[in-house]
Amino acid sequence: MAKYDPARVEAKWRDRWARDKTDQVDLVGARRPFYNLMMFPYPSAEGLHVGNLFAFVGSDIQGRYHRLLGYDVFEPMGFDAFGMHSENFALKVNRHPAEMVPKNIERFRETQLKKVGLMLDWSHQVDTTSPEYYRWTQWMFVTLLKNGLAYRKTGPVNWCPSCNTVLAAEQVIDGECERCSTQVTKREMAQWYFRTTAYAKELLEELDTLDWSERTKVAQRNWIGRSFGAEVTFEVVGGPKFNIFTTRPDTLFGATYMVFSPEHPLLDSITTPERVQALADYRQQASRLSEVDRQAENREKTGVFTGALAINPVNGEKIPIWAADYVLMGYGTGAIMAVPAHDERDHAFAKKFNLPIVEVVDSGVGWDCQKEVYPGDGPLINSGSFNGLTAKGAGQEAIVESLASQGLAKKTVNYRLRDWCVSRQRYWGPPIPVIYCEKCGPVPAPEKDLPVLLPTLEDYRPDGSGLSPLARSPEFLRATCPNCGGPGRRETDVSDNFLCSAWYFYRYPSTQFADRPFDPELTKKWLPVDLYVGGNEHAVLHLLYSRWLCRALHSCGFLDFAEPYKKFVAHGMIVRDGAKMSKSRGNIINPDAYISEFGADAFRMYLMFMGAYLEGGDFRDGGVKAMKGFLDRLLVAVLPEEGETLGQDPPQDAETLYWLHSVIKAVGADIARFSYNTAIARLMELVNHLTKNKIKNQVIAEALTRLLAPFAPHLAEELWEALGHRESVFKSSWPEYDEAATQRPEVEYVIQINGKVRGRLNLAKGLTQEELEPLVLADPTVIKWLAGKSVARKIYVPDKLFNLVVN
RNA sequence: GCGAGAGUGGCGGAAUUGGCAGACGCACCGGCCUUAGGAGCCGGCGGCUUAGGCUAUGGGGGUUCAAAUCCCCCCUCUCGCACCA
Repeated sequence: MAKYDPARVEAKWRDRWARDKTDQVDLVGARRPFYNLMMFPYPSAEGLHVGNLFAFVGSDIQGRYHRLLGYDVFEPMGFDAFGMHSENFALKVNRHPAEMVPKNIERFRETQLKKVGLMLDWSHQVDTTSPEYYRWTQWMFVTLLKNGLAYRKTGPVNWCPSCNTVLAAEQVIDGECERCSTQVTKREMAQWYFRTTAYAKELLEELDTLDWSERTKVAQRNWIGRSFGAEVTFEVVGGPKFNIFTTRPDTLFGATYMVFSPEHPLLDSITTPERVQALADYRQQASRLSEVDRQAENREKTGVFTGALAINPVNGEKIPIWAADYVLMGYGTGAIMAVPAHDERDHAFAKKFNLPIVEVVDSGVGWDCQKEVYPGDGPLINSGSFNGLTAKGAGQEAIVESLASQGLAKKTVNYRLRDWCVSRQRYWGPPIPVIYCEKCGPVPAPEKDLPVLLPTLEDYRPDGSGLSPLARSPEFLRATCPNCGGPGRRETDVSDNFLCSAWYFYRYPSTQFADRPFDPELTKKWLPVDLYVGGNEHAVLHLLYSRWLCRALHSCGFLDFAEPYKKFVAHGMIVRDGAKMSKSRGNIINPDAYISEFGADAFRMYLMFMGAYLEGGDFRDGGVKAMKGFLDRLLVAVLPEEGETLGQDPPQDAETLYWLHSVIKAVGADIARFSYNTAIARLMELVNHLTKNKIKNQVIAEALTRLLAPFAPHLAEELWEALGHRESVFKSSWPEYDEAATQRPEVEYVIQINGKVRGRLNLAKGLTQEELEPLVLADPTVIKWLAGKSVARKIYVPDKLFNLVVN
């Protein structure tokens, strides 16, 4: 067997694994459970993307490695098949998603996923579009609603005119739809929301305790966005009191005007009659702007005076109230005090509308506040009795304390996070299980009536009316109120696809239970997830939503933990020849072609070798072939020739022992830190050493086979069998190493003169400075370099180097 | 603008703690074998060089016996947030 035929070998082991249920785990009887989760794909018609495979293989290596370490590894897979990705494609090819999705799932599983050699337990597959699954997605909604964590609200929402639906804040990227990159517009609509903000504090603070990729945590921190400050109460002259939020209460004496967001409800009652028309015009103008235009960089400030005045609580001054769209209704209280001397945006506004600018923080360098902003720190000036105190420090404390004693201020923390808008005016999703009754209002569908089945609509096209296509089905609409039995009407929106994916990992261990979303016992045993591997693009989408849902279910008493993933690892992105892959560039990698030509093992190994897993890699065309060449060499290096028998005794010579044990140690350590490229490099070094020195031995062959197994499972099985084993290599164990043997008996001591390498000495390990020094000084090159000089200092690093400092 | 990460040969990328820069691989060059090579095997491979060395990890300073690694300044790229008060 000089070379092997991957097609034959891989098919053989695929069948064997299926026959022997090698990839399944006894969920109930497992003693050392390890839940190895990878982000499930949506079954697109294009087929599995190489990016999916990169993610899966990197995760599978962990699963297989832990299996060899003796864990009972549960590695499930499913399909995130509801949502616009599936629906839009069905629309494009003019078919029905209910017809396309099962076919795509079948193809994903049978012709792609099963050929990659992933250790997946297909007896626990999840399909989010099956009624058995979305019944519980709807149960989540009902449960949240009953516990006050879901609510309906009318307000401005993000609308994607191309997808014809509203979007959550997280799904608007730079003012564009996350899915189709169309500019998002504002629309006033009644929608269902989940109270993500209820856990903003916990979601932020618990991040510190999580073993997650740092960049994922940073993205969540930015998104949740905490800022410290104070809420200060102002009063409209002859009108009501209102609160503003500021992070700079120390600059209160510098507030020369107030700004309300155009959507602020108080504007209606305080605007003076002669300004009403101007305000109405401005509001009209502001609402027409798209999200992109409104957020455009350095946009010219706009605004309108309301005619009303407010009283500054610290000095009693009457200052004008303006409405301007640079103040957002969704953040803080929707109203601010403007301090143009010390805030860039207020400064720009004040300059444009000729509003007074009063400096209250001494810059100390003669800053001209009429011309420029001074945002920094310093002693307070023009601030009455607070003069001289440090702004941001003592000044801030004193002003807030003083106002607080009169009930006019309190310290506040504000979050940028918004509640999650979950309504979608589309067809391909789980219907929101709510019935509207004229008498009782919105009533959750009774649990016994779940699932509210998604009807098969011939015409499921979204129409942009703001209503889901389900609204066009009279049979679906009709319902009776679960409360009073009177006539009712069904909610016709479906829920955001991210709700389906926010809980799928609770379902995997419990797919056999029809009467509960997840079994308490199995959940206790298997969750939280031990290791979750996925793409960082979900940092503030899926990962945030699922953390929130976990916390919500925890507080409702359904889970005894509040964080769903013990460890999350964000893998990198693959590019090809240094460029992003895209259909328009025509540089998409087709995994199937490589797998059928070189085998899944070679493809897996090349994907893992081409770069650091956590950073991503650059796919080069020749790489897979080269990796197949390595596997051929490995096979020759490991297996006996025709008629040859392998030595059964462990190798004796120190050099071979060193190679074997140091590679075992390094490969394990590398896998543990997701450094697959260096682990594979180690395997190559070992094979090179064996080939070069013509070393063949049963002990080495078995060790190398097991080290290879997480990366190239089919070939490892084939070798393991050829080495005389009947059971799967994955029922064996990870090879052990002897720490003493990982050190060479001889080491190379580097001799430096003034920090420059001038020689090397191969000598016994562990020499003391006294032992080494005469040998160093006797070295001919050293003698040459020391001629006519004197040694000022000697530095000895044990087993490594001897540095002579000479003048 | 704020935050995070990165910048190393022709290329992808290595380098647990400050201690031999360039592991491993690709490409390339030379040799062997061959009717042939898009096969296999062996060897070479940062740059300069007067062959002793010198120089080299984005640029410039610094700390140190010793810096890809630590500190300061600057440049470039990627990602996240961004009119968030």
